[in-house]
Amino acid sequence: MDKDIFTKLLRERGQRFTKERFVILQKALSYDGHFDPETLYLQIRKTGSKASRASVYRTLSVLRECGVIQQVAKTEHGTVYERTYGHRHHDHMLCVQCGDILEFYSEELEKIQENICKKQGFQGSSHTLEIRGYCKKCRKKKK
Amino acid sequence: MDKDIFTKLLRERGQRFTKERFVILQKALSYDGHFDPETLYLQIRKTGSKASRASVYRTLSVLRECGVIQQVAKTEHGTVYERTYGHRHHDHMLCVQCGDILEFYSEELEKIQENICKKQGFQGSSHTLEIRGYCKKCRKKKK
DNA sequence: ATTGTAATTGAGACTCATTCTCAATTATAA
DNA sequence: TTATAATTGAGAATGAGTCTCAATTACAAT
Ligand SMILES: [Mn+2]
Ligand SMILES: [Mn+2]
Ligand SMILES: [Zn+2]
Ligand SMILES: [Zn+2]
Repeated sequence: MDKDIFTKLLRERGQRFTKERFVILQKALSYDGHFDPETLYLQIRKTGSKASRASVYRTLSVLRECGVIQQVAKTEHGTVYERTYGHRHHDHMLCVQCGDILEFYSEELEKIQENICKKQGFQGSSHTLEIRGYCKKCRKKKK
Repeated sequence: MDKDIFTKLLRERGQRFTKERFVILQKALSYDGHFDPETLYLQIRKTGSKASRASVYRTLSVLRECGVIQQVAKTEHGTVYERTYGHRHHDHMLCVQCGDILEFYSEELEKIQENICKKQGFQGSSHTLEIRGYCKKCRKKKK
């Protein structure tokens, strides 16, 4: 996503383009998988660019409201995000022990949801399925 | 759920029956809908019984591990629980137009989720499925 | 019933993600 | 260039949840 599109997005919200916001946008879109605000913040610092923690949190909220990224989960270790654009749909398993997040996709699951919607006259446009429990590693540790 | 069943549950975990734990159990089961730890804590205090915040958090964890209650969501205002015991599990459809929430249940959907977990070696203990879209009424209005 | 002891409790200190404050800075339109 | 409203950042504040540890209590063994 380039500067102009981003500027336009902000304009529509009555907000200004700033280098801090742009740096945060670029970093957020650089992740193929999941990321959290603190990691993003530290990586921005490491690369010499600068943006405060406050700006990171503020900008991630903006990006979420614009649909550029989405919240994947709120774990005991913080909020996890992922980019929305260019990412095919999938659902999540969340380990309540270590906070690990696994992704999965099931065509069957999607189809059944469509049928359920049809039956109830509901026009579904998106969904979130989060399965919570213990991942393989943490199951072993428990024993 | 009565004292004896609860005592047995705790026994199996090598834990003792205490009045604090029982008070917390009873309060947790008294909610038909959602509740959060702080509310539960304050209501226990108000009714003259006593149990500390620490015990509330500790006991809610125990109850969740026993499957008596489950985490519904982690929100910006904290963790939301609902009773499982004596309540049938269900999922939700949320109308983004009017905010209406429809409940549904699909045995098929549950089974498939179990299979997916098994395949990945994940021990699922609960899940949240929220389908967002337009309800029957709002679909008509749109036309 | 008494006793030994390991489990439990509670007050409050602590953690840590996130939000808030506000003076200094900056983007933007006039 | 200037006026000014938006934005920023350092650090303080908030708040949910966890941890500590001395005092208490459940309960099994006697
Ligand atoms: Mn994902
Ligand atoms: Mn439910
Ligand atoms: Zn795990
Ligand atoms: Zn509706």
